[in-house]
Amino acid sequence: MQDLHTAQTAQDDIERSIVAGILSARIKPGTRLSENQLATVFGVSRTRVREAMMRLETRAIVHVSPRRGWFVAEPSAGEAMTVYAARRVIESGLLRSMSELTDAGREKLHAHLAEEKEAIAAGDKQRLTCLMGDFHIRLAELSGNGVLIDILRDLTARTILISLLYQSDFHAMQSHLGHCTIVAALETGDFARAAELSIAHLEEVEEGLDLTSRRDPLSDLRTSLSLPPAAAQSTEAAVPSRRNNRKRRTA
Amino acid sequence: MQDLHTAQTAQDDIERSIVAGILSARIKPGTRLSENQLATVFGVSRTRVREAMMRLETRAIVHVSPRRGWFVAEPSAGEAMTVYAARRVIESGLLRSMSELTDAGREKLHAHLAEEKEAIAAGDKQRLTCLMGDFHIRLAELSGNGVLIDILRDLTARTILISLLYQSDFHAMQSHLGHCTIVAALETGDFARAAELSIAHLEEVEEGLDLTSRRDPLSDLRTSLSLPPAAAQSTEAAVPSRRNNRKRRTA
DNA sequence: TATGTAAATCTTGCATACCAGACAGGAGAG
DNA sequence: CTCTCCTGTCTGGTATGCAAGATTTACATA
Repeated sequence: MQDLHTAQTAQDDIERSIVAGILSARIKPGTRLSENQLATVFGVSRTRVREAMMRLETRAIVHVSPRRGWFVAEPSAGEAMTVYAARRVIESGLLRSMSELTDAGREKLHAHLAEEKEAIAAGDKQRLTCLMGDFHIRLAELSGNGVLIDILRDLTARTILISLLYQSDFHAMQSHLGHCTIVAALETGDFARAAELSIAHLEEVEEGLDLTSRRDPLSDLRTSLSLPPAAAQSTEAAVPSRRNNRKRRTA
Repeated sequence: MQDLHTAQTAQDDIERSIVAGILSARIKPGTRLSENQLATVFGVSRTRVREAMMRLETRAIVHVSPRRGWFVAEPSAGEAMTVYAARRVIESGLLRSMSELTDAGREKLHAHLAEEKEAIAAGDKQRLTCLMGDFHIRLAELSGNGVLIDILRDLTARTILISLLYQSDFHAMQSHLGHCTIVAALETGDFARAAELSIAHLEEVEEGLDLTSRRDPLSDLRTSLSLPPAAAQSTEAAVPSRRNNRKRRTA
């Protein structure tokens, strides 16, 4: 919540800021989104914050626990699988439906792959999370279909939340290679193959998740205190207020 | 707006009622949705109506004209094409991704086709519009993927609005046959073929639209007065207040 | 020391009040 | 008779206020 009050907050900047924050992996799943705080930060009344939250809720990006607060979604394992399945359906359908790869499209894809490579070299994990999701938005943009782009953007946001929750180890290079093969198939004009590759890629990514074990609800606290799984320690630095120590309920 | 105040209006019944009204073709595109009227009808304050409208707006089912009012969406020709393209992508991807047709699924599809046949025999055009859209939701339900179901439900709602706007003549039997061939392909286990058929079917339906000529903005008034294209008459029954006579702006 | 209870403090939920823009209809001028 | 402008009335836009619920903390007690 620190650095998203940069813009001058026109109409629905609240909504966009939060989505942007999630897409860039700055906002973690389960983050509390206080109406009052957001209202203060964006210089509007709670009413408009509320409206933004409602809209985000219909996009399954945020959820409300009655009288408790708004929280960034924490997709369950079941939801995670559903989202990945949906993405496989849509992305493969998208690629298969393509009839040509324009020069501009090729250009953008290559530029993106270059960025990925760069981030891998730099080892910037947060940036990578963001880029790995962005790739699929780039694919959607190839179609030029605004409806599909919107849908995939939301699914990507949810995917990022899922990654942050369940991704034990981050096979960045593996994902990157997957993207490369998809682009390669597109360049040869073999869209059916690109579709198949995208399915395989998404399955691969999904398999990289640890959907069996529910995440430790206290893990963020533990990491804040910088201790691996147990034992106690004193200094807390990353916890600004006592409020963050709250146990979160998944219900 | 007459018969959607049946339910006892729990939390988001406003939203559901409107969507249901659209899915059943009772609510026409461009219908004005007054905050005050809805608030009265549902026995709540404008605040909650407003929230429902916001949610519907993010689903592209409703749109607001600043300081003028909320209206059921009237998709442009461009949007219409985009929506159909998106549906082709998603539905074909969905069918292609299937690995089996369960008995329960087969059962439901057949039941639906029977309903279609029945409605055709009865010549119930409104019911047909509803059923033609529902078929595709049934297909989505085969996947059991809640995310896809939601997406396709919204797209179907938009499709119905499009149909009401642009469908010059209603080739119900043609659509029905299309549905039958898709089901037949599914029954043989040839999901790739079903996918291709769904694309063809949707293209066929889209071609049945008249997307070139913008709909006459006065046509709803004319039909309300039950006169084909011109000349005047006196009694108006379906127009409760002068407000409804307003010319609507597409912007 | 551990535990149960109660009060305090936060949170959202909802309604209301007020503001400003847009349209319609009528009055007046040409 | 026609055109223009003005005003009344409706619309949504926004903020605020109050109420209800949940959680936490403090405190008393075993």
